[in-house]
Amino acid sequence: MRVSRQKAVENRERIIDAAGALFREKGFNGIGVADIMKAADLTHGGFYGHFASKDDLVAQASRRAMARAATNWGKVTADAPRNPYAALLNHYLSPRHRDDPGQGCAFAALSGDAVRCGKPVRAAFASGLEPLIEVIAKAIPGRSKAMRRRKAVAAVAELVGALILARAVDDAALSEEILSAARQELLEAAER
Amino acid sequence: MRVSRQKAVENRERIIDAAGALFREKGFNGIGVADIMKAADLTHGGFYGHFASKDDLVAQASRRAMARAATNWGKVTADAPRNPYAALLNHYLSPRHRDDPGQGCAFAALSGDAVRCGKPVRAAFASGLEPLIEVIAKAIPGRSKAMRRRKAVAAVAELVGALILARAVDDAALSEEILSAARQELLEAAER
DNA sequence: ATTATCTATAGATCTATAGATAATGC
DNA sequence: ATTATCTATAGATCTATAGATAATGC
Repeated sequence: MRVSRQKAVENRERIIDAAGALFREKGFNGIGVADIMKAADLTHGGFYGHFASKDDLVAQASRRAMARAATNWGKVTADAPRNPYAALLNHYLSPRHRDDPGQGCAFAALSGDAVRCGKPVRAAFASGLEPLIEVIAKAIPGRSKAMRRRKAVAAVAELVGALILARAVDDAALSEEILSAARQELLEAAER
Repeated sequence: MRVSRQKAVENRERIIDAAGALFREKGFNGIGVADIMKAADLTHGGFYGHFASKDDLVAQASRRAMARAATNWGKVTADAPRNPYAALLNHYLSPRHRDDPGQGCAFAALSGDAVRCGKPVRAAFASGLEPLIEVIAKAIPGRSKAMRRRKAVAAVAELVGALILARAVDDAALSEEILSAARQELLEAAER
């Protein structure tokens, strides 16, 4: 049952989106090609018509998920012109975000896996990180451009680290403490 | 070729240590029982005499690697009584640490994997994190105990996040920038 | 005729177990 | 006799491919 050229493009997009969510939930090694294709309502053999390899899909799905994160950060800061940075911190370090990795930040969900990937995937992670740094550098107060950049880089590291640790620990009180400590410290550092 | 009771205990220790390094390098799903046993100079069938399952080993190897991290942090701060916090930052956020995950911090190497593990492993991660927070809380300046605790929790998140991101990106300049931005911001926040 | 998808499977892994082997420790 | 380890393998996965199928688009 062959489909039209346009439908095939749509199928390809659906595979990338399904993979984006499943990779974030289960990790690059935690989900197989067959299950990704099933989530996209296709059979597993059709996969290799769309992608050269699973690694190829890993890179493409990561790129898309990271681009979505940047768009999302831009929206959150634009929606709060009075205090864009505080809005971003509250959004990112929320229990809601912590509890929904499949739709959340690609860096918090996949950086640990990316470390063990080859050059193409890790190059995608470097490219994907820059826009996030730039969104914060624009939203954060600071005397010079260099200072805002430095604060932004450190802030991204703290945001991602706090979310990863808050997810890793099986202790509701400690998990909440990690989120709120990072929130408060980042706000104070910005006002410095 | 059976070995003595004492030798068997030594073998068990060697499995846990080999697993600790290999898990940190390749992730919980990136290395199999057979290869871990080979690294410990044993055959793979003998594994289940020592451990109930691979998950059992994951929990035990994680616990040991986390305890080593706490001991290590304690040593680094004790060796620099004049500026223990700065010593810890320089040690943790060094290129040397970034480039050797197998012997480095278990949280930076494995928290991303721990998120997808069951209760026992995630409970181990919560227990393992507390000592690191306490080492920093002792080393960091701060008016009240509560403030030092809050700063310490946020600092651990930033340390772990910065190391994970510095490892994930395939861009030497960006990787170095992440380490030094986190180093500088954490030092300034401590002096606040 | 081309091509997107499907069915079926090869070949490589991985966890876990069963049964054999041989040295320890009663 | 007990038990730590080894050999061998069952059973389940996983990536990737080969060949068949059927609808599109020239």
